[in-house]
This record gives sequence, structure tokens and C-alpha cells, in this order.
Amino acid sequence: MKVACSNCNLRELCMPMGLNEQELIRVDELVTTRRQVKRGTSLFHNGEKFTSLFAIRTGFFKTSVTTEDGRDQVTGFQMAGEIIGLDGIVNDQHTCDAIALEDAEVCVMPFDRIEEISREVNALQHHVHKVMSREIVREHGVMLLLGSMRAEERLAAFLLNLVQRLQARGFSRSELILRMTREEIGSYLGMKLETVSRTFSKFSDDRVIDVKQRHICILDADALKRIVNSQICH
Amino acid sequence: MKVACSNCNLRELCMPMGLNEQELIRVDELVTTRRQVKRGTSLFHNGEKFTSLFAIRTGFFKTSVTTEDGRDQVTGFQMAGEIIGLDGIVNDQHTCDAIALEDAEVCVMPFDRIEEISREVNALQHHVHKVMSREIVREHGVMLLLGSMRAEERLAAFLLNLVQRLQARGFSRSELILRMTREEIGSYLGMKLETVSRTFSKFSDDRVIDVKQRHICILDADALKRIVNSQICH
DNA sequence: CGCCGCATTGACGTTCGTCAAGTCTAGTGG
DNA sequence: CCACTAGACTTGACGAACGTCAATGCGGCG
Repeated sequence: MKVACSNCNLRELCMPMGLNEQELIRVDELVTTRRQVKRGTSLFHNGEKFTSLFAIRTGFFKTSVTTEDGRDQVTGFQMAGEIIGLDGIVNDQHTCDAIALEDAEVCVMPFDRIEEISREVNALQHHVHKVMSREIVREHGVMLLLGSMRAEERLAAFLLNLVQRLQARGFSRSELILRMTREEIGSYLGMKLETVSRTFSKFSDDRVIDVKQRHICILDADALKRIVNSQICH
Repeated sequence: MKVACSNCNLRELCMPMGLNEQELIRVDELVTTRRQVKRGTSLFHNGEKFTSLFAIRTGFFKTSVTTEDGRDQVTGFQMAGEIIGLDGIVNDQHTCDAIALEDAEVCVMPFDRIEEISREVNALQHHVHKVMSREIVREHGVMLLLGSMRAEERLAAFLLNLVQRLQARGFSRSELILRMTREEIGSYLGMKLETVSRTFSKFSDDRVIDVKQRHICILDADALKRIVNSQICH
């Protein structure tokens, strides 16, 4: 049942590379347990005590933050091999919610153990730093998107990003199934669900993608890239 | 000239707390040199090789990312005691520009040395993790702002954030001098400089703040907070 | 088979961006 | 010391993009 990290087919995504025998053994100790998360339920909630990071083994998550006055903002969508929970480190409690968008399984990695093993395995230490830095850079990209792109550009960038990550996991580079609603896409991209829907329809009319509910087929990836870079006359 | 970190008046901001004698000595070795950065010049640029993190000793910075097609987005404003350069870790090169908005001095901390000393001083290790996590959480807040707030709410949140950080550094909680232009504020907040200016004027008309170019006086902090939380009728 | 949540589409309104004119201020050089 | 200039800021008029509200369509699940 329980697969060691050293044998996991996702190891290139969540683990450091180039470890020796002994380091591999140590790193395998990171994951204490696995946890199943049913679709629609939460892995953690804002305010909950932070103890562990989670590596996604299967499934798909969204993370979102909420204000006192009830607005909420999806801050990311996470898929297999990605690490979730980094927000909790700073104050020992989570500051966002993580909700499974399909049935999922995560590897639980207690953070004190991560720190302990990091001190011995340099590659792990550096890997942790890289994972956090990558998240910071990703968020810079989202800020750029939210701060300076228009609806079509945002949605095009979103689709390209999704399909690129799926491709890295062995899925098609032209077909994908959205695990999230239009409203969740809209929240992530800073637009209303109606605008998301209209923009999908526009892309479909322009023969750039094919949309059947949540089934998306990318017909012209280059056109999408041109849209992101605003090389399209409006 | 060179003040040890253990004696620096900013140590509570950039250093871990509760170190013993020996650990203090080790941590003092983090900062190899200081570097002066003149107003308008860069600390680092997108694409430059990453070697070090920087702790701001004096002065004020902005960081910004740029797309191929020339759009750019201010991703943050940093002041004394804050750490800059975390984006560079993941790919060994910086992915944004850091520009001084006033004459500044930074402490240069080579990252390999940070990792080395982190392995020995647990408090430093955890501190590094917290600094990175804090940046991730901060960016979640910016995403919320960009994705779901309107112009007045964004600017109110921005002012409250700035003044709160200045207060933590011993400055007034009601007066501040903006180190950045309207255009830079606009870029950060995802709006045009004219909208920034108009919104300042509106706040001024409503007696919430007093604006004289870059000199801002907060007359009614509670009103600003209500604006952020949308408890104002439009 | 029917219901419910999600998605689509249309009509209309609001907010913010665009363009343009004009003002203020700090810094420079006579 | 003052006039001049360049860059930053303010303000107004107008329009485009997107949000809002409402009606309708579709598909999956019990």
C-alpha cells in the first residue's frame, strides 16, 4: 500500500534529486502517513494549527483566502507532486483553506521532521528552499496577471499554465478537464464567472479552443500565446 | 562602521530571537559586506545570477517583474529590516528587479552561507523558513486585493499596510511620506496613475486623509479600515 | 425522469482606463 | 536669487471593459 518516496513515480516532482543510498533512507522517513481527502472536503482550514506540509499524491486542490467581510480569493490550484501548506509556517497556523476538487491522497510530512532531516541532508535543505522560492515566483506571476492583464489574456495564460503542468505529468498537451467551476476560475483570475464563460465562448468562436462544459480542447496553442502577449488586435 | 547583527537596531526584524552567545557569533558571520545603493539604481536585475539575500538596513526599495512584451508589475515595496531576493533561489537567478526608491544600504548575506549556518543554528533555519512563508502569505494578501477589491479599497488597504509597517519601525502612525510615484503605486495596486490620484483626492475630500503630493496625513484611520472592509455605501 | 447545480447568453450599468489639458514642485543653471 | 524646465501630479470628458441582474439551457445524479 504505502510506497516509499524513493519508489514513488512522483519523486522527481516533490523530492530532491541525486541522493545517495543513505540520504534516500532518511528522506523516506519524511512521510509519516498518508491521508485521503474526499472531493469537496478540506485538507486544512484557515486558523487550524500548522504541523505538516502535504505532498499531493493524487487529486486536485484549490487554496483560498477569505476576508472578515466574506470575500474570498482562490490563491492557487494544486495537482499531483505539488507541495501545499507553506503558508502555515510563519505563524504556526494555516492562513488559507485547502479544498479537494476531486478525491485526493496526500503524503503528510511533519514540518519539524522536515527541518530535522534538512539539517543532515543538504540536498533536502536546498530543495525546501527552492520549493518555497518557486511558490513566491509563481505568485509574482499571478500578481502580474491580476494587475496588468485583461480578461482574455488572463484566461489564456491560465489555460496555458494548466496544460503545461498537466503535460509535465504525462497528460495531453491539447486536452484537459477542468476540475474547478467557472466561479473558482473567476475568483483565481479576478473576474466574474459570467466573464469567464463569455471569454471561453469567444475563444471557441475564434476556433482557438473547443469548450464542452469542463472539457477543453486546445486547437491553436500559438494563438493562445499570442493572446497572452497582447499581439492580438482587440 | 560595520555594526554586527547582534548589535544592529534592526535585529528584531531580520534576525531570529533567543540565540545564545555562540549562536550569535555564528549568525554574525552571515553578513559578509554592506552595499550602498543610490536612489534610482538597482540592487539586482531580472536574469542576474543569484548568490545572496539582502537585508535592508536603510532606505526603501521596490521590486517588479516584467513580461516580454514590456508590461511591468510592481510586486512589492520593501523597507528597513526586510529581506529581499528570495525569488532568486529557485533557479539560481533573479526573476525580478529591485530598485532603490531612496539612497539605501543593504547587508549582503551569501545564500550558501545562510544554508551552512542554518544547519547548525536551528533558530536560524526556522527563521529562514518563516521569512519565506511570510512572503508567501503577504502575496496571498496582494492577490486578494488585486482579485477582489475596488480602487478605493485597494488604496485604503495599501495606506494602512504602509503606515502599520512604518509604525513598527518607530515612525508616526498617522503621517507618512510616500517614496514612490503614483504610477508605481498604481502598478502595485493594479490601477492607472490617474485613478490613484483621483482616489487620493476623494479620500481628501472626505476628510479621511490629507494629501500634499507625497506627504500623507491619516485623519481617520477607522474610516480607512471601513473602506477596506466595504462597509461604506458607494 | 426530474431536479439541482453549473454554465451560457443577453441587456444594461458602473467603474475604471484613455486622452488631453493644465498645475505644482524640486532641481538646475544663469 | 530667480527664472526655467522636466517630471510628477491633478482634473475633466468620454468610452471600453467588465460587473450585475435575469432568463434560459444543459447534464449528471439520485
